[in-house]
Amino acid sequence: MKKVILIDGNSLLFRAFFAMRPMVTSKGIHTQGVFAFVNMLNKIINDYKPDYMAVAFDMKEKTFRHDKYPEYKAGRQQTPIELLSEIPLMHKVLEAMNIAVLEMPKYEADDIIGTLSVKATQEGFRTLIISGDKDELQLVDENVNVLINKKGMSDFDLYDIEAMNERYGLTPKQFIDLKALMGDKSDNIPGIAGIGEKKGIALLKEYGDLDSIILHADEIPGKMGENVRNGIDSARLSKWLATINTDSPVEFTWEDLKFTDPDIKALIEIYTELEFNTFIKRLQSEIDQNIAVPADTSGSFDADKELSELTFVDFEAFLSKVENGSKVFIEAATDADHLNVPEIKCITLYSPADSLMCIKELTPLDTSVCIDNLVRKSFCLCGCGLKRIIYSMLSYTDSVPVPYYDAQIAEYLLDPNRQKYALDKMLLRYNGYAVSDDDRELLGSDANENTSSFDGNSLAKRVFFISKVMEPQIGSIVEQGLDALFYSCEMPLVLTLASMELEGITCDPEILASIGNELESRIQELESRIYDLAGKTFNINSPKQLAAVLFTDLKIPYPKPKGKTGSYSTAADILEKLADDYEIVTDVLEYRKVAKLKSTYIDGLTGLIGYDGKIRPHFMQTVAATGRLSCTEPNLQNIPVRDDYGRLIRKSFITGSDERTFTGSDYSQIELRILASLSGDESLINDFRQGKDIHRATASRVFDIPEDKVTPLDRTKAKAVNFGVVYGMSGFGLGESLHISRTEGQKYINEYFSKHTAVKEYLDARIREGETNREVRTFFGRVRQIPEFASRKFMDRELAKRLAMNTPIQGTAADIIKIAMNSVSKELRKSGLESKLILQIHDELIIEGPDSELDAVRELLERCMTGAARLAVELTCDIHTGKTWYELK
DNA sequence: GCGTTCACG
DNA sequence: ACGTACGTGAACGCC
Repeated sequence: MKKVILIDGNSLLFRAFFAMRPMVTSKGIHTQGVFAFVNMLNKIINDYKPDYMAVAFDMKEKTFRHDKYPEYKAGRQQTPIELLSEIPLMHKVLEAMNIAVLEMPKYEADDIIGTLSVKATQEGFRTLIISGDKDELQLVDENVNVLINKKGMSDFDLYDIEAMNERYGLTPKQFIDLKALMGDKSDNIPGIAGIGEKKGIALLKEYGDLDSIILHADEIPGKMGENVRNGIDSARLSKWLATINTDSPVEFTWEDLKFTDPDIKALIEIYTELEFNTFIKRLQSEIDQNIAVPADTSGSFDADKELSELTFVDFEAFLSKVENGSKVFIEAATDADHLNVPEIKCITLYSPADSLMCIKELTPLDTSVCIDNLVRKSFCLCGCGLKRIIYSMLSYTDSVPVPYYDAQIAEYLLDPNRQKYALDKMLLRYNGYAVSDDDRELLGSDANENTSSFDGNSLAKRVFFISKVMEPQIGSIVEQGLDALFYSCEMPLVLTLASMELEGITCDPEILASIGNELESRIQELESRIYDLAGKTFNINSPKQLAAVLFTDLKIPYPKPKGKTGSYSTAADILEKLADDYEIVTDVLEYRKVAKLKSTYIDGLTGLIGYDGKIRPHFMQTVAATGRLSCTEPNLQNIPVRDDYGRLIRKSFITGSDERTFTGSDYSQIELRILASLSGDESLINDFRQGKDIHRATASRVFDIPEDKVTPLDRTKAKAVNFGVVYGMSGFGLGESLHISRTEGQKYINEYFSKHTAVKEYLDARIREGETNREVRTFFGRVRQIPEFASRKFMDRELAKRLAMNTPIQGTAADIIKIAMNSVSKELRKSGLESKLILQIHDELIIEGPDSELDAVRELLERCMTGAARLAVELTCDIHTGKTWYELK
């Protein structure tokens, strides 16, 4: 649905002017209103991405309201001349931004906005009105929302029908009547004497609208009734004055209002005049970013022409004409959903070197033969989202061609913060090629899942475009020093992950069900207890309803000052403070735990058991900005373990037969070992080299007590501090996690850094690196951009610092375990073992295989994991075996 | 679709 | 003056 933004220019400029401290240029031009307005505009445009946009202004002339009521807006305080002088400047800026400015003699900005909002609704658009005052609230309906800025320009309240009902208990139409009753001092609308907001709302709630109040004026008792009866005429006039005209003769076309890119030259010119250097800088960096995209479209190409000139050949001809070991671009129509046996319906191959394209429709019978031929030719596969294709191939045959280049993964390495890695964006960035609307669906989606609906020609188009991206993109990979990581770690990982996914893990639905039944009866018990204690039934899963019961109905004192949203949190850490004193809170906490286990783990997992009793999660390689993997459908990286009861879920994950066993191995303190190594901190390095319990040793140093005198509490505190170091802790954060004051937390931090100066220096260096380069890197060179360093907001910059401290550590750990996974997977294959890597949980690998291979697997796993990197501190791991996942502890 | 809550490392 | 420790995914309520 198209989105329209309509802005009340005068009221917003007014707000902006007074929200800011005075700003004057060297030539004496006052600019703070324009400055704050532009700031807000940028934010709004960024957040809402409008299709159409206009700013309406009042004119100086008297309006049609003055004609009937000359006192309209009389007695207003004079607008400061400095503010008035900013209006033409604002017009100029808007013009340069290519944003439509609307004004109309005799009418106010409100009327223009009202009229446009009605027309927008007729077109089927959604409208957002932005204003500095509440006058426009009467325009709210299902398709029209109003945003009103509060003090400071950056804060807004969004009003829709519900919000108005919540705030005032009124409909938008009743809002007009409210003004008719209470008047408006600033507009000199009289209203009814003696009736303000409270009484006005009360009357409207009782009678519905102004007409009805007037009709029943005689029934209203007391002084108020008298006031109403005396004020009828005034109320009618006030209503007329307060009603925004939604049918004013404003001339415009939607074409005029289309939101487009600014006129950069004009904008820089006016910003220069206004001395808005920060805006100029930002504009320039935006331009730079867009121009990193080759500006000359000579690198661009005529896709239709080139495609039509390709030679389309059959599979046999393709095999015979393309040399062994060539780079071959591949796409495939697959239905790999991980619940069923995947089927490859069509494969397209493209060899740019030979200008040969091959579309091969596959029957189940010849698929294996086809794959075998690709392997025989030793083709290096190039594509975008190869994991899905490799996974499907592996379901036909053990031996698959080698993934060599994947555009999606290359793009992720170059810019790991993105939400989506689609071809259209890459084509624009590397080839200056804008995809046509017809190709948007084919090229604009994140090619991860089910592609079974794509026909051969669509697939052909995709491989063609992928081939166009490869060269310039690999250029960037090399330029960024990411080629080693790409070719030696991430690309081999594609096969490793595909093989893990296909192997999957057996999950016994009967074990799940029996735990589920137990949980279900406990849920019932807790539910009725909670309803009894509350004195009513409600949805315990609704934080809103729960908060109402606890803090409003039962009047339990809220243990924490309410946040700025003004709403009560019912999060566990809040409720835990109350659990000792209120039985119901204890029950709610248990209910939450049990309900979570049931819905997420019992029900969730049951539904994802495949045709053969196995669960096959998807390991996502391009999601986490630090370089970690993520896991979905289901997420087997967050199966309960900390809680003894929740841990029982792991009993349902079993090996494929009685003669098979799981082997699990987890790195011991990998992040702290990385921190010790990268910072070179001698005390930490020595602790690890001496095989000490790192939290105990830290406690001993930080609290200055002998190691054998460290109490469990001391150790817990030191452990929290160690976590904190890795996260880029604050006094507040540490305090929160240890339930101590933030000053107390800060004391620990100071003490820690005074004893670990190398760590302090290392972390400070990461912050400086981030500030200078706007990016940080892991030990293996993986990069993460941190744009938050450039933010004007304090909070964002603080976040940027924490990211700069944490990412190199978390990311290096991610690099290391990926390297280990590849070597584990490769060595298992090479040594002819049947055992397979099946899971990765960030610092832990799990293998399943025949009992007979246990010794070999243990040796191999330990060797590959500890040998994945050579750091100042060696890596160690703990290995466990068991017949269920539960036993791997 | 977004926020809240809670499961994991 | 403000809001706070890093990285994820799933379920649910609510719009």
